[in-house]
Amino acid sequence: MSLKHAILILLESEPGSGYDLFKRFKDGLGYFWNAKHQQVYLELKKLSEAGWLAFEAQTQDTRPDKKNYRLTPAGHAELLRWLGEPVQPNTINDALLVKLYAGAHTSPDNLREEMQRHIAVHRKTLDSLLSIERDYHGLPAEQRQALRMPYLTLRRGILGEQSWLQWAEEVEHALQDTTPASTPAGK
Amino acid sequence: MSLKHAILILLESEPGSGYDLFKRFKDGLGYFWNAKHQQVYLELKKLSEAGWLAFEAQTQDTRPDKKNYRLTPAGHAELLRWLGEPVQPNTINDALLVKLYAGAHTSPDNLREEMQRHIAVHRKTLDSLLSIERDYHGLPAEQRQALRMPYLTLRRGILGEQSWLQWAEEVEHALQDTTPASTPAGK
DNA sequence: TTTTGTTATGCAAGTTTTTGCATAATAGGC
DNA sequence: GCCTATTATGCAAAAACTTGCATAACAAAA
Repeated sequence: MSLKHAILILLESEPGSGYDLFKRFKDGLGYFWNAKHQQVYLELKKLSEAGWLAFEAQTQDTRPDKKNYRLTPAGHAELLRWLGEPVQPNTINDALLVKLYAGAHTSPDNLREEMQRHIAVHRKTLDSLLSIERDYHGLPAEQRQALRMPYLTLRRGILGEQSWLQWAEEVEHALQDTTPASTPAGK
Repeated sequence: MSLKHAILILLESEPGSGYDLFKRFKDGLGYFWNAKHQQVYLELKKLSEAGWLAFEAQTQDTRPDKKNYRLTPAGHAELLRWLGEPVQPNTINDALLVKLYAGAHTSPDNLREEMQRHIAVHRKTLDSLLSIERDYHGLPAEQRQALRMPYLTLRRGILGEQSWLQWAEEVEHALQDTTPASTPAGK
């Protein structure tokens, strides 16, 4: 959908290769936009053909050659155009919730294990976001000002993960209640 | 991805037509799984061909004819199999955050308007989820027990929307700070 | 020294999802 | 009497995304 525009934005702030962009998706923007490397390369090709990007092949000695992409004026114009039109609200397709919805058809143990797996992932994500936030607060005011907007998206990630983990606790309590006699003696 | 399984689950709890399912996606499950009617019909066709669903054509006088789908034993088995295997964590692709990330390239007014649109949608969703929750709490204990698992997914929706709106307030404060001289005199 | 990881790019095939179009009957509001 | 909404289904084309495969060089760890 707007992988196109996510790429335009990333290249606007700093030119780079497909591999660069892919890493930026994995690290920085991964919590609000995901893309496989194949798709990034394909999209770069399409955007070049559309005239929104230009690239220079860059031969390297110790590393494989790469293509350095940057925005063309047309690409910049397209970015501004896109920023001016409304984006439609996000739709959620969450398989975990589908599974939980049908939870009555499987065992509480199975659900607990599933939740544990997801909790581990979300905790790790939250930790990494909080660490990025700490770094941000350590920056000089000038740089913080320049990163104000990306910081707001970081906040979305942090609040979102915290809320998710809070919910996970509710779920754990609810799943414990299903098997009250599972622990032998008890506190 | 698991539209297949979302459909199996919906039909497990109650058989119905494609149109029924589409409405259930829009109303009940809409906050964690979205599907267009075309995709639902297509998927029902595929699931029938795979032997997981069976249907009876049902002629109606006042309304167009419809097909009533229900799970086959093979469909039930597939559902149980799917419930036993881990689902992978959800990935987020959120165009609003992409836009906000690039917010420095557009006007605060534009961003504020965009946020207002999204806030209205999220508030409406939250209201409707809270109303469903009130209904749930009004049910007799027996029915609440039967709906325990779907209720957990409802909680996810509620906590998620509340967290989103909380974040939106942070964003509004941050956007106000960009144009401190925009209001003429004072408070 | 073999294996694993990182850098770097991409094609091909398949699946999933969206968008556009099409039909058809009835009910209700203006 | 006309317009709009609701019920009900679906095809076709395109766009978006995933999965599998392929290559290639170097660096570091086992």
